[in-house]
Amino acid sequence: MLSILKRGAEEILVESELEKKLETGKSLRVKAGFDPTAPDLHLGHTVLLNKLKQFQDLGHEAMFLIGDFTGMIGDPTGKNVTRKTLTRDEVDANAKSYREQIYKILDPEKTTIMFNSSWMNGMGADDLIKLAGTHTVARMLERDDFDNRYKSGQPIAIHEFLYPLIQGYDSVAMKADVELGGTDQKFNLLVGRRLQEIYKQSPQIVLTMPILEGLDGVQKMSKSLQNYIGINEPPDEMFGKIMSISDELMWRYSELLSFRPMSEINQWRGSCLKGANPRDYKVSLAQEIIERFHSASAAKKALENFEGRFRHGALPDDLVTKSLKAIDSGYPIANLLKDAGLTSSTTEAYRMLKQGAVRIDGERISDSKLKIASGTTHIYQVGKRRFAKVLVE
RNA sequence: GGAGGGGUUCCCGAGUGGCCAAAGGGAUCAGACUGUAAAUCUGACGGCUCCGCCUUCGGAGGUUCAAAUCCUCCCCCCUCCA
Repeated sequence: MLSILKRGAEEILVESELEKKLETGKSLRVKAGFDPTAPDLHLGHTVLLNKLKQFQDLGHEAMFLIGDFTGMIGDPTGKNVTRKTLTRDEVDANAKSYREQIYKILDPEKTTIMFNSSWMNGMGADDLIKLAGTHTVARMLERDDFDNRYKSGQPIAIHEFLYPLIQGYDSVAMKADVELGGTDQKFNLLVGRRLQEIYKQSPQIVLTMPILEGLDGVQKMSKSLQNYIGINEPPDEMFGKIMSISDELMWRYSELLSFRPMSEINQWRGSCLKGANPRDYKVSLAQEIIERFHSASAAKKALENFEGRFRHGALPDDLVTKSLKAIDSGYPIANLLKDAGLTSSTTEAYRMLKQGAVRIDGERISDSKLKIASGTTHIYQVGKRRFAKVLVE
């Protein structure tokens, strides 16, 4: 049982305490907090959700906390110090969107969604000052990113110090037995532990999960870095992106994202060492993930499309036709590429043409002066992944 | 409140009157090679009605034939002192 919970985990503080809590046989209250602003989940977020699910499957209570109050501060971990305050309506809309997404992994019956505004809004200034009094500035500066920012001359606003305190207080209010978080949350999670002690509760177990690397394999998966796989992305996109990750990264993804037992994954690994093509296992992983967020048939279809397109050079056949109105003597190719959304500017379109990245119906073209006659429909391609079927009216 | 340093194209970071759309690195994109992998090599990397033109260097004015570079005011950040 413990081995399932330990899978992929970076650190468990304190493991022996977790064992003890598990031995009581009671259903544990497991907390995982999320920002109210990012309702577009990607696979990086699911690392934590998967862990939450494991607890859930073992009969524990999953508490999904939406930090709508802390959202006003903005986690100092990020670059943006200032963050726009969300309205109640926006928070509700985001919560709804969360619900739709997380239930692809979590069991709705066994999940409680909470908002920290529900206790924070009722906290008076006196209580807040008392809370602030539990920690010193020196202690706050122990936190890596505060320390880095302080040393490198980056600004730190005072209210940012409140973030860890409030997040920690959430654990008190929720009476959490366990809190899950990314490794970058370790400090905040430990504050929760300490606060629970101060508020005379049994301190929560802190379980940190690694931050999933993005497609580049180096930086963390995040929307702003454009290296993510969103859980609402179309199957073909997901497939392509998973196939594009490095072999090294694939094992990490398998451990953190697959629900297959570790023994099976280790077996895969073994056979790759003996010469099997990692590509084939990558396909299996991609299939599993697409099944989870779409369906088995969608996964199969994505594989077929992929094989067709990249092994046999076929063009996608399921493109929606866009129509563009021709300007008298025909549509200049550069404008067409831009207007069809294949390039972000005509300048880029010219570049792509020059670099031999543009194909029409599979035929490479480089004439940047080309005009497309009206009344024709072609499939336009830029690079390996960008396609559009366009009718010029 | 005082003294000093700084805000440059997606990011870091050169550039201190013309040769600057702005060095170099990173990221990204494309081509080659492949397993649409990684690594590597090559090239591109503000925009447009694209062999020419237009708009950028915190903001607003000004000096000059000419400014990212000089002057004035403003905004923001950092360091030290109090």
